[in-house]
Amino acid sequence: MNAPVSTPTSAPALTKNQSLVFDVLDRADAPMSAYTILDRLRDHGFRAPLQVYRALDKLLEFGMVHRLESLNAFVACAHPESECCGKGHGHGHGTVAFAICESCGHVSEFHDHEVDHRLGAWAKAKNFKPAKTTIEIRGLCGACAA
Amino acid sequence: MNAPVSTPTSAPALTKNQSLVFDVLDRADAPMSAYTILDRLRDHGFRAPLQVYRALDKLLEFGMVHRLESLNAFVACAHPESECCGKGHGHGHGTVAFAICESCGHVSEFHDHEVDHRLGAWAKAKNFKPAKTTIEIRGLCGACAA
DNA sequence: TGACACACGTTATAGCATAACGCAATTGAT
DNA sequence: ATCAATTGCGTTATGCTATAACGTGTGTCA
Repeated sequence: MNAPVSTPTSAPALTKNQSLVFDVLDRADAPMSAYTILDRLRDHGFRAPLQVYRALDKLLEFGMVHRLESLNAFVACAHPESECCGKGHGHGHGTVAFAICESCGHVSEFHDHEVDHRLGAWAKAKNFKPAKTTIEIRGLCGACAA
Repeated sequence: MNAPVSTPTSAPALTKNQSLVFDVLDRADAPMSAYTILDRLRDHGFRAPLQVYRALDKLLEFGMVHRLESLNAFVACAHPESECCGKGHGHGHGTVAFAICESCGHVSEFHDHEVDHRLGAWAKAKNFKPAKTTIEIRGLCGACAA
């Protein structure tokens, strides 16, 4: 009873723990730390951080969740449709950038092809082989800056 | 005997602890965590993490050191000349990007005006007020990828 | 049916960062 | 001169983030 359960919907089938973690992130309106997720899931039988981290690892691998490095926290991917952001099947739309409001916590996810292109060009020129690129802008969102 | 000591050279005078921490980072050829720095400075009287973090806070403020968010580690700024990277006096050359080799640990610091421009344009369009931007590319440097 | 892969659960530990206290030294206004 | 404000320092304790190492159960497939 531990294997992934196939669903009628999108990409890879999630296990119970993976679904629970994803649902928590998907309902949240701000990034959550692994330990905050853990606390939200105590009622569902979660007892230890590893249960969360293991689910997060898979969700990251599937491209359904992003890690915000500057926050040590996680968000559900903002483009649930179409297998999202690149890692999943090799396609997707390149590196994703995040704008993080330090007041309300809201995160906007966006992509800029030209930025990708410039960073890629630098890498090529330097013979650097990129594996993962992080772009995070911290500041104040329109609503909070007003 | 705790105040900054003026030096004939560059920007803001550093206190003893700040100098010690900066020197360790400056001599390192890879990013260092605060605790690694602490261990390196035990012989100089450092006993607690806060001594390191407090020095790092100031060095970050002066723009002499960068924090690598994806590593929870620190590097000396690669452009020691000309007050470096933006924070110090308000000028500098915008957001700095880092290419981090996951094999040898080497970090390259660079700047791309067009990337700045594109991210700035997105922010402007969305009414987002950027405070600090992080760009980190993890991968393999030319030497290690060969 | 046995080797394998994978998800899971648990305990323990490692690694990163800050809160809260009090003291010492410098600055600068009065 | 002297007092208040500021800043750096040292110490202890604590909190948050992440992984190591072990063992169990289950489904797959040769």
